[in-house]
Amino acid sequence: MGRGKIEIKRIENSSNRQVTYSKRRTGIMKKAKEITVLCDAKVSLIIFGTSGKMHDYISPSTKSTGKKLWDAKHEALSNEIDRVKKENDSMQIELRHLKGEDISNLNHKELMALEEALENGLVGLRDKQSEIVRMMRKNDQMLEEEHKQLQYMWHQQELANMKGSGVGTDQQNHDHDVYQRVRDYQSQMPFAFRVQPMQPNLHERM
Amino acid sequence: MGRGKIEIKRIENSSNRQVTYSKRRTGIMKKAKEITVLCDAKVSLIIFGTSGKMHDYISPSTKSTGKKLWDAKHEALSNEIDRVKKENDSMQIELRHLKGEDISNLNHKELMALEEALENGLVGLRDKQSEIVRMMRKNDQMLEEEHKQLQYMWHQQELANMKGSGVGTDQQNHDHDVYQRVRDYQSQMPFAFRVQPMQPNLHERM
DNA sequence: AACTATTTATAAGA
DNA sequence: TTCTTATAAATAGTT
Repeated sequence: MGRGKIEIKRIENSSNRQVTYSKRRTGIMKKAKEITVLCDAKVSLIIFGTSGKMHDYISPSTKSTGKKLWDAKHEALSNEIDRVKKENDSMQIELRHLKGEDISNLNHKELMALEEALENGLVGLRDKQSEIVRMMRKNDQMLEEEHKQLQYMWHQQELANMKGSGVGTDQQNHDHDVYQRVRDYQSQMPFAFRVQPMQPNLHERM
Repeated sequence: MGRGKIEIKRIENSSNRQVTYSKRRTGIMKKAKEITVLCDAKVSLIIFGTSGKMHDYISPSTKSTGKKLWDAKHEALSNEIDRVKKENDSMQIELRHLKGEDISNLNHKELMALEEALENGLVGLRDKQSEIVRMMRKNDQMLEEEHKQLQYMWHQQELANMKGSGVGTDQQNHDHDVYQRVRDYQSQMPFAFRVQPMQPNLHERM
């Protein structure tokens, strides 16, 4: 469609080729836009010329599906990788420092900060450890208390058994009686002294 | 380009729209192929009609760069992000632990390991610090030694000045003589005792 | 970058 | 859908 008909084959003259490229690219872009408007179509069009420069048209409704988005996503992903890697590196350095490695090149200020961090860490750790010890001790005390209660209950039961006959006291009823008595005993005690598990799974956490 | 001019806006008649879509799609595809041949361009064209059916044209040279490769790249990037992020997370956790944070959920074994790490860190740090102190002390000693030397040289010079006349002893020559003498003195000392900076920039690093 | 003669695409009709 | 055809649009070669 021009002054003369052309064969569809590579245009050897480079500047002619460049001109034709530019014209036809514009034409295709225009057509792509038109078909999206006229026909509700979704279009994703990307053209690379010989120069390597990219031109594209992505119809609005395609933006979320299209290649362009992939491209953007790629870039975003790359950026994120870079960011995370940097973060990674600095954390790695910090970790190594905290572990006492690679500290030869630190200056005085940095060494002081490091020392403080380590000491804080140890303080936190010691706190935690002594808290655990405290809890264990409390737990022990309570277990001991419970043990005493049970011993007492048991003793009472023994006495009762010696006096009473065998009627109606099979093993199950016996057990039931003992546990019931423990509960009764406990319910009479002030709340603060009742046996309660302090921490649901203290032992697992040790 | 047809029997009549049309406005570029959505074709409301659905079958007209369908017909136009089909014709124009063919047209765009043709143009896309032509520009790749005529101008050595790389084209990636994807069109979705209202029916949801997809049509595409990917120029031969783009095929290897095309969708599949992008897909692969995408996956590779995603995987790397996942990997790096995981690394990141675990380092972050480790860091927080070393700083004494979030240690409530650690079990006994983990706490022990943490304690060891912190103590190792402190040991390394103390070593470094005492090494620095040692170096400073050494440096001090050497400076003191040098100071004494200079005092001695100076004293000698003073004596010489008192005896000698003013002839040929302007200030510059005087200075030159003193420094020369210090160098002579030093060159006679065993190497190990010469004044040398122990570490190029010890003070900067403090 | 404009122009314009021609080719090409396509809207409407069959 | 496909073919036809009048006309709009694109563009090859030119300035």
